[in-house]
Amino acid sequence: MNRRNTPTKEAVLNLLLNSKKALSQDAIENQLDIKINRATIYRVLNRFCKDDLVHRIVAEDGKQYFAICKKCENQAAVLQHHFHFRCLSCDTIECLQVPVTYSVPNGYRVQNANCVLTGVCNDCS
Amino acid sequence: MNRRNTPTKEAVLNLLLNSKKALSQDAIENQLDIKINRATIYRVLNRFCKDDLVHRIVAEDGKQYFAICKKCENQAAVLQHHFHFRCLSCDTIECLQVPVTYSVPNGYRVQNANCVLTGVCNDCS
DNA sequence: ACATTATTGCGAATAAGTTGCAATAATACA
DNA sequence: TGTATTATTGCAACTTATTCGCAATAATGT
Repeated sequence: MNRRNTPTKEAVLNLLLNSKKALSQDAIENQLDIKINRATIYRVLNRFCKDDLVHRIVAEDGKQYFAICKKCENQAAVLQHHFHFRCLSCDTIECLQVPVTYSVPNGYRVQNANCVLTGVCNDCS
Repeated sequence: MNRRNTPTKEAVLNLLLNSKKALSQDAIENQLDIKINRATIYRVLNRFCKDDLVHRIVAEDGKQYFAICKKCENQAAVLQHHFHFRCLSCDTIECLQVPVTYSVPNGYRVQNANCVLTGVCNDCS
């Protein structure tokens, strides 16, 4: 299952790298200058997630958003769970540099955390 | 827009009251002894949410789950944001009595928080 | 240059949730 | 108790997000 370099992969990755926000499939499709098939975009994104290049956020709208958390300098910070903020006004999702802290009852094992705050961001208020 | 009492409404509400977990539409449909239409269940649930009887959680699977947070004694606690735990093994979601604490950058207004931890619960591990 | 196989595009399928509309039934009020 | 009002329901169709099968294409190693 070796990965290959393709224009599609490059394009999606660059878009995510340059974007300050988490993007959905259709946002990615719209912002790309080259036409890439819907299913392909999903497959590329799912591969990125599997390879830990990108993390997936599921928002209250039930949609998936994908982000490379650039701001986090080191790898540990990337993998650490953090809050996400979804602005209802500009309909974007961004990674906040706010770690998610919690405790769970005895015997519970946490594998992942999906935390999204919803409201209005600074730009829109 | 006055609310009316109907068998459907009673049945769904009782199910949620007796359940210790958050339920999805199809879980509710399966657990009900009377047959209720899919769309109707959604409409009942959406009404409950609007009336603040029930809160809606969107899990990583993109699906909506609905819960009455019985454990919380007082109303304030019900309305307060708390973590939810989704067990991958028994495919349930439950409200944890763990409040969500966070801070947001200046100028950000938070209206809602949707926080779901995923893993394996005590019963399943 | 060639074989291997990862990747892509297309179309169809799946699944969750919503909506329009006509029929039904809960409530208020005479 | 009877009737009008309108909230609620069931059905079918629709929308939207995501996945999947399959055949065609193209990256990579030798």
